[in-house]
Amino acid sequence: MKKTLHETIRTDMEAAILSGALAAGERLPTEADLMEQYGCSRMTVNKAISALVAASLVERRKKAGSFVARPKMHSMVLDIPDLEAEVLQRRQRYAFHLLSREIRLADPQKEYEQQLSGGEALLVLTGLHLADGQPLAFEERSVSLAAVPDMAQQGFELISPGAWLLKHVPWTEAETRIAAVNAAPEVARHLDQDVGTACLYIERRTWRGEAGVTWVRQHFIGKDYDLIAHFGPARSGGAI
Amino acid sequence: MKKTLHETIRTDMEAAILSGALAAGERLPTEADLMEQYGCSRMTVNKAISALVAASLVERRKKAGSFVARPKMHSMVLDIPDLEAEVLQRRQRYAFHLLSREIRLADPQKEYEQQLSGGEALLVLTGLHLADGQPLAFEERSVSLAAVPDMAQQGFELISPGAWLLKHVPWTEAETRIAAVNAAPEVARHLDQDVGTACLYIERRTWRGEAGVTWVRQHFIGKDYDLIAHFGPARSGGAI
DNA sequence: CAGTGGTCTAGACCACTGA
DNA sequence: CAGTGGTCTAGACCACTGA
Repeated sequence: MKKTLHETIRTDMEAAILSGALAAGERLPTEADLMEQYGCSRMTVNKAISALVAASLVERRKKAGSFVARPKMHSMVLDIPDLEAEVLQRRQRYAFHLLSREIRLADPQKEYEQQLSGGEALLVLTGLHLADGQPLAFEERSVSLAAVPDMAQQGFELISPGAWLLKHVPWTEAETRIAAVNAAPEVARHLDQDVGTACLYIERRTWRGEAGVTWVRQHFIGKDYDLIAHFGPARSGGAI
Repeated sequence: MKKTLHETIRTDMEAAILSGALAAGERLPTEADLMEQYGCSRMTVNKAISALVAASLVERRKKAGSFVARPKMHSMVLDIPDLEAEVLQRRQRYAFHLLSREIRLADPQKEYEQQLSGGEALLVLTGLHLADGQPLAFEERSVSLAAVPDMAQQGFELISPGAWLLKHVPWTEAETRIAAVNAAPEVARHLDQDVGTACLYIERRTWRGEAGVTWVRQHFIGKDYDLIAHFGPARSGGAI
């Protein structure tokens, strides 16, 4: 793998920072210094340092110079694994089992349904994600038919609603809430667990521009499922 | 707020993509087109489009051109709130209560302790995070004294171990596992909850370069705490 | 007020790859 | 094989801000 010049400069500086040779708060060489050191133009140096700024490893101050940033763990990158892929990776069979399906207007009592529907009908589904026939997660989902009219025709025998949406709808924004709850009787029954079993509860809303697309609640059996988040320079691609 | 030229081009393209005027898979104007359209040099266009590539909104293919990327929800940005700040925001008093403190060698039976210690002693702590005097989370932490020798002198009456580490140690990498568990008897007792109460379980390992810094397990009372993750163009700064 | 980074130009040569 | 993006140069003017 041949490295470009700005990558070389970038990784050299990165290595110096991660090894501690350049400690947090210390000043990097100026762009002029690096131009001379690498025998290149200023644009090339600038590109290298800009990448480090984008990665929050460096902060720049005019007149003063560029400095090693102190890492701030304000956020981490949360992997959102594809459920089917993850089950297959465990060498188990994956299946989605549709439990109920309904097309109806938004409940005026429920604020989130009003927001999602945009005045049109909702497709309301419940179902189970199965691994080797055993329940892994119970899912309750509402889909805006205003945003996704095609979804009314789907059967979801071969593909889960989530996977279908992923494939067919270009969303732009999503928000996920993660919590731990004791399984309520209905949830416990669907998951074939005792009432009160700890479940990882994931609630996600998805938008396309201003319009809501879908709103989903999932209960995962706590002992069978967890989430992983990372922080660090070994990040896996543009996490937006 | 005056926009620079490359920011103008970037936001123009971004708006076209998010509004749907440029749908997923469609081709953007070539760099030559944009040079003419904005009357600028190619470097400026390139910088604008490169930013969109970094944000995963655009993919480039040589000879073919630049295309609107289909969003892939492989990862989201998980907010890691500062516990003390969050408690204060609820208008409650925050406190950390140290339950135990021990300096000892790594247990040869426990792989993670071996990895963390680097052969040196560990500082092993347990404690409670309190909101208005009520337990919010039970924490078990091991700290590598090889990486953080100063920590042995701390009392943690005024500041929690996590906050102290955040302030004094420049780590570079972290990994967090998030799960739901039923409270074991010891955890339930510390949290003043019934045995079996659903807890959000967070386990985090932190490194500085190759050396482990700390390893922490936290049990949060499920009904009192949750986590939020985001995906979308309205991202909050360089999430690495 | 001088040194720093921020931005931009008008070129250049190149590698890749789809038509 | 021609059009695309990838990279780089050698300059330029500017805004900001710490000494």
